[in-house]
Amino acid sequence: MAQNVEAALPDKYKNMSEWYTEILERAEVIDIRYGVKGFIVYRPFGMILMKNIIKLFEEELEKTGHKPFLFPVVIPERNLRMEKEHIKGFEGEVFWIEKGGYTPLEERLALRPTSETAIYPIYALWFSSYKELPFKGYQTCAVYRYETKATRPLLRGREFLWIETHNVYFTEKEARDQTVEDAEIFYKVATEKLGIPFLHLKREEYDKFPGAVDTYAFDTLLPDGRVLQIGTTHYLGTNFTKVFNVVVHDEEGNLVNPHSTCYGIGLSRILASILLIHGDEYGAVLPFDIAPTQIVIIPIYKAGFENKEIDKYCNEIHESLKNEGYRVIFDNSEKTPGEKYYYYDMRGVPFRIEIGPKEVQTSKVTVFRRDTRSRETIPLEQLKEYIVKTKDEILKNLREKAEKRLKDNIIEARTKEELIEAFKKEGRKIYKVFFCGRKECADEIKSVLEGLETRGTPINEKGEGPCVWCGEPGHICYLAKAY
RNA sequence: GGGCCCGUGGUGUAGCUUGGCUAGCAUGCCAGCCUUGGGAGCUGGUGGUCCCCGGUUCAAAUCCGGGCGGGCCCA
Repeated sequence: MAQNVEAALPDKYKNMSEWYTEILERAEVIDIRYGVKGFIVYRPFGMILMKNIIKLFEEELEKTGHKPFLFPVVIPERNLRMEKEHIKGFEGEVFWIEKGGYTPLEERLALRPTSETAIYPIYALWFSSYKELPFKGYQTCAVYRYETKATRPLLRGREFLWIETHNVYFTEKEARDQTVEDAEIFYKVATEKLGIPFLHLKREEYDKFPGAVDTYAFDTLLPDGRVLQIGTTHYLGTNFTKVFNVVVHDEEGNLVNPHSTCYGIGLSRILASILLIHGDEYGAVLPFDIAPTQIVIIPIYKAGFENKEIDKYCNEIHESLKNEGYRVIFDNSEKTPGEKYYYYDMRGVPFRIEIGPKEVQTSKVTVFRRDTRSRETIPLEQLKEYIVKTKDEILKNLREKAEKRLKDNIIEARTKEELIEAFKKEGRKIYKVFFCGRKECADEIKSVLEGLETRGTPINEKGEGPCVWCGEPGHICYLAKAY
């Protein structure tokens, strides 16, 4: 057998596309061969991973008072057209159902590109008093957008999974506060539990969600230097409650339109980000909490040793870890240990326990940590403690590495010359500049600097200065190429 | 939206320019032997609508047209 540990995948920083396509297939995350552009099959491994991610977000949403519901996937055309800005933004990418069997439908039905126009007509029926507010509701579902841009598995599909919340408040302040809570939820789950850092940005006026008053977005950085929007939250004002006639009585008996928000959590993209940001040349590297398999036990048999002893020892460990509630498997199939290592490395199993004659004879275990790819031999009685402690270290390690990379890839530029110079030298990265907020400047930047887009102004940083492009007064803004 | 590349057993590919052999190779999968501390070896076996539709031809994986799907670059 080979002595060296050969990489299974290319370097993701040199060739992200190839790395990504490979891991999706080899770790059996999704199947891209369904045959309809922009639509994919989630395979069991990918779907278990997805469900674990969903659970983390749903728990956090329910903790903050959100109630689950599920609205239909179809939206009647007249509803979709109610809010003018909204339909303008989505019209070009709606899938339409025009027939039932052989009969043309009297009214076309849209596959939801997002659910505001499905939900608000019902909200109009549900609420009649300020006392019934706030109402916080969410659904986890697929939405459909006929993307004309190049589709990419999980990153840009015509069908994708997300969680959407649709909240209604009596006052503007409560509604605006919700967008802050949304960001906190995102931080708690994406960063603290999944190790995915992001920029919390307020999108420029011309980049808002169609129909929103303000749009806040969460952008993360991928290995190729592009950014990916993985979540957004919007303050909708009374734009939607007005057109859908959602009205409640206030304390004095006047009829008023309440304020609303919506929040989208891009599940498919978050799954892709976890793979892309934490993964290495041996495959996926997963945080312990979401890993479909958290621990694998691999026996190492030896001629001349009683292998039943090894099996017995492994079975005991297996039982004891299962009793702790961990997702653990004992792989005593006939494949060689090396082959199993590659297999479980690819799937991002956080811990591997190797048991051979040495371990059995000394009552020890050899534990391999997927994130650092390091081995350690410890007494068996310390195993549980080791896992409890180390699973948190793994998450911390993944998160800190990702945070460092995001930070290290932000480059400041003050003037047009500085920006162009920096871009020539650094290429695809995130550029921090002052920006006047005018679309004309953004368009010029995009065409001169190979697709660099204004991603918005950071929420946690204030600052003013002359626009990097035109010199007019501006605010802080990040520029990056996006997916 | 524009440009370039690609589609052959489960997977990765050769063959295509210049049409013609039983569609070759690797890997996977199955059985057996041997082995097991980072993808072992040997023997035997299994597996193909050559993406789809149409055209040219005595003959198409190969040439032509259209479609579908995938990748890359640019807007």
